Amino acid sequence: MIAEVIVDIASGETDRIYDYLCDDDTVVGSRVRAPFGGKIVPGFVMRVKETSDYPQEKLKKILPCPDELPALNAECLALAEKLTARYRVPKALTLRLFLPAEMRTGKVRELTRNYAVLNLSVSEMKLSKTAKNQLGAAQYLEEHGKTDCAYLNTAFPGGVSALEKKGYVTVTKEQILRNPYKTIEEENVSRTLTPDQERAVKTICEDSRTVQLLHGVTGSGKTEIYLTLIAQCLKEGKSSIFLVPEISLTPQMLSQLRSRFGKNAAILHSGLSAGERFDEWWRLRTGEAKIAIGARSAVFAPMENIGVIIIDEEHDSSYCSETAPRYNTFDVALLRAKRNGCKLVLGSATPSVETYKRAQDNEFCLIELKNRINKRPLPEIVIADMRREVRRGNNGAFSGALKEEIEKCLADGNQAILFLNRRGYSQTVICKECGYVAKCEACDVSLTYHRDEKCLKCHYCGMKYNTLSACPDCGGIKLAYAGTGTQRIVADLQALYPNARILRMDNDTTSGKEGHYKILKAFSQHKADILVGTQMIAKGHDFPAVTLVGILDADMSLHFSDYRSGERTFQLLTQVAGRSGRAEEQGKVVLQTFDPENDVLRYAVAYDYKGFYENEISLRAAMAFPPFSKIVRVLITGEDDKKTLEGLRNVYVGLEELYTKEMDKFLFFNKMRAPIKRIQNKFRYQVLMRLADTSILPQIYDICAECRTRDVLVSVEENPANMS
DNA sequence: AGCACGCCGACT
DNA sequence: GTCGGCGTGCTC
Repeated sequence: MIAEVIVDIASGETDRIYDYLCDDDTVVGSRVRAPFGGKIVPGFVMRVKETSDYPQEKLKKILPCPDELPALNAECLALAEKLTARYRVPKALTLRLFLPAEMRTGKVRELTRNYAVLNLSVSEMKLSKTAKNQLGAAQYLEEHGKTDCAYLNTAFPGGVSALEKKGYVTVTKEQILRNPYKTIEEENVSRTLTPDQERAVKTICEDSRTVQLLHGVTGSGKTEIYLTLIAQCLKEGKSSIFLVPEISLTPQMLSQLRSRFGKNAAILHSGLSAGERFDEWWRLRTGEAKIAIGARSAVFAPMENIGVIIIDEEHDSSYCSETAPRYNTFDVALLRAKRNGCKLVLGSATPSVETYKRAQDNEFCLIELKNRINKRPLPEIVIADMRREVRRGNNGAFSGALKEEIEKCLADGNQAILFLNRRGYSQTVICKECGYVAKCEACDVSLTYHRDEKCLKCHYCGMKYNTLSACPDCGGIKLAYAGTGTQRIVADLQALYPNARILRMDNDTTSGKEGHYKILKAFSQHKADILVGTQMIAKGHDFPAVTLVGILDADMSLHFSDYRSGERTFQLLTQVAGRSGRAEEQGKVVLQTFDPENDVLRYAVAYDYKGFYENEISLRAAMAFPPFSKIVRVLITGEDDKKTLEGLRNVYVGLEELYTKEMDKFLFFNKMRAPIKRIQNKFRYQVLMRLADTSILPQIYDICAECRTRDVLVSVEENPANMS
C-alpha cells in the first residue's frame, strides 16, 4: 500500500504530499516517522492508496508510531484542510495545532510501570530454602494479586526477577497517567440555578441558531450556566469544549471545574508539565475525558461528538493567534460547532462590538442577564478631572479624590489596587491642561510618538506629523509624551504613605508566570495594602478585601492608536471596576482622566454597555472601521533590507493590480515601512488595506503566498490587534 | 527546514 | 593550487 504523507516541516518547499510504502493496516490521520532527505522526520498520513505515480524504486517505507489511535480523527483532518485553504499556510503548520507540542518532538514518553502477577500458586513452586526474597515476593503476590514491581523490588530485592526467570511470575508494562491535580480536593456543593440562569439555559437549548451570546453583567452567574450546559452534555454522553482566556486559568477556577466534573475534565494548559499535558490530551483523544478546558489552543481538542463549545470572555484579545496560522478562535469554533451540529455559546460582560452587532442583526441569539446573583450594587465609579488637578498645581500622579480614598481605605484596614495602563512602547501626546490628544486627520486615530524620528505617526495610514511644542487647542505647553511608570508611582506612593505596604506588579518585577502568581497570592493573603500594576491585574483573581480601585491614566488606553481603543477601554474599565468591593463592603473606583467628558468613560461610569455600543457602532459606521470594513495588513519581513524591500515591491505590484481592478472594494491602499522598522534583526515593511468587501481576501492571500521567498517572509493579518 | 552540490574569492 | 563562502535545488 501507499501512504500520502505530509512531513512535519514548516516550510513552503516541503508543503506537499510525499508517497511512501506502508503496511496494509495503516490508518489515515496517524502519525508516522518518514525517512526524508537522509533524516527521519515526523509526518502524518493524509490518505492511503493502491499505487503511486512516483518511480516505484525510489519509494521509501514509513516507520509507524506505536499509537493505539490515529492522532488526528476525521474531523481534525477536515478542519486542518479548511484552515490551510483559508490562511494559505503549510499543511504541517495547521496539523501541528491539533497535537500537544510534546507529541511532535517525542520528548515526553508515556509513563509506564511494571506490574507482576503470579502464574501459579506458591505451593506449586519449587523454591530454594535460602531464596527468602523470592518466597516473600511470591507470598505477597498471592495475597495481594497484581503488584507494582517497584514496591516488590524494594521489599524483596531481586525476588521478582528470579521468579520471572523461572516462569512463575509474569511482568507486564502498563501505561499510567500522570495526575496533575493531586493537591486539589473535591468539594461537592450542589447548586441550584436562579430563574434568570434557568431561563438562559432554556433559551440556549431551544434556539435554533448555532451561536448564542450571553451578555451578563459581572457577577450575573454566567459560569454556572456554562457548567450546567456542560453537565447536560455529559449526561447525554457528549463532549464539550470550554475556552477561557489564558489569564483566567487560575488555580481556583481549575479546582472548581475539577470538583464539579472530576476525571471527566481534561485541562490543556501551559502551566502543566509537558508530560501532564500529553496525558490530558490523550485522555480526551481516547474519550476517557469528555470536557476540554483551556485557552485558545484548546479549540483544537481531539474530541468527537461535541455537544457544546463555550467561549468565555468572548471579547478577550488572546483568542486571536499572533503566529501563523493567525486563526481566530471563534471562526474555528464555529466550523466545529457546525460540523458537530452543536451550540457555540459566547459569554461576556462587555462583548466585542463586532459580536454584539451580529447579535443585534439576529445572526446570533442574544441573551441578556441584567441582575447580579447577590443583588449587590456594582461599585461606584467617580471621575477625577486631572486637568483641574494640573491647574491647581498638582502635577503628581494622584488626584485629591484618589488620595482621600486611599487614606480612608488604609485607615479601615482594607486593600487598594492602583491600575496603570502603560501599554508597550506606544506613546500618545496629551495636553495636560485641556486633555487634547493628537489625532490623524485622515483616520481619527491617535498618533503615536516616535522618539527616533522625533515625529508623530498614524499607524493606519502611515502619515507623519511634526511634534507639538504647544497644544493647538488651548495653547498650553504642558504636553506629556510619555506616561508615568509603575516604579515612579510606587516611590511617590511610599513617600505619601510611609507605613503602607506596597506591592508592584509589572514585567520588571515578575519573572515568568510563577512571579505573577506569587505576587497575587501575597496580595490576596493581605500581605500588602496597595497593589500597583498594569492591566495584568485586571483579570482573574478575587481579592475580597479590596474596596478601592484607582485607575491612574484611563487616557492611555483611550487614546491608544487603535480603532478599538474605545472598546478596549470600556472593557478594561468594566473589568477593573469588578475588582472592587467583592465581599461585604461596597467598592469604590476612582477614574483619573484628562478627558472627563469622553463618551466611553461616561458610559463606563454608568455601566451602560448598550449606550456605549450604540455610540461606538455609529462611530465605526461613520469612519468605515470594522465591522463595516476589514483592515488587512500584509507584513513583509527579512534580514536583508534590499531583499525585503524587493519583496515589498513584489507584494505591492501584485496587490496594486488587484486594487486597480477592484477599486470599489478598497477603502484604503498603500505601502510603507512598519511602525517598528526592525525587530530581531528583521527589516519590516507593510502594505495596508481597508476593504469594504472581503470577497477579494482569498486573492490577497494568494498574491502574498506567491511573493514569499526563501529569505523574505510575507504574512497577512486581518484586523490586527497591534500595528507595530 | 536541512542538506548536498556547485561555482567564485583569499589563503597555507 | 585548495578551503570555504552561500545561491540553488531536492527530499517520496
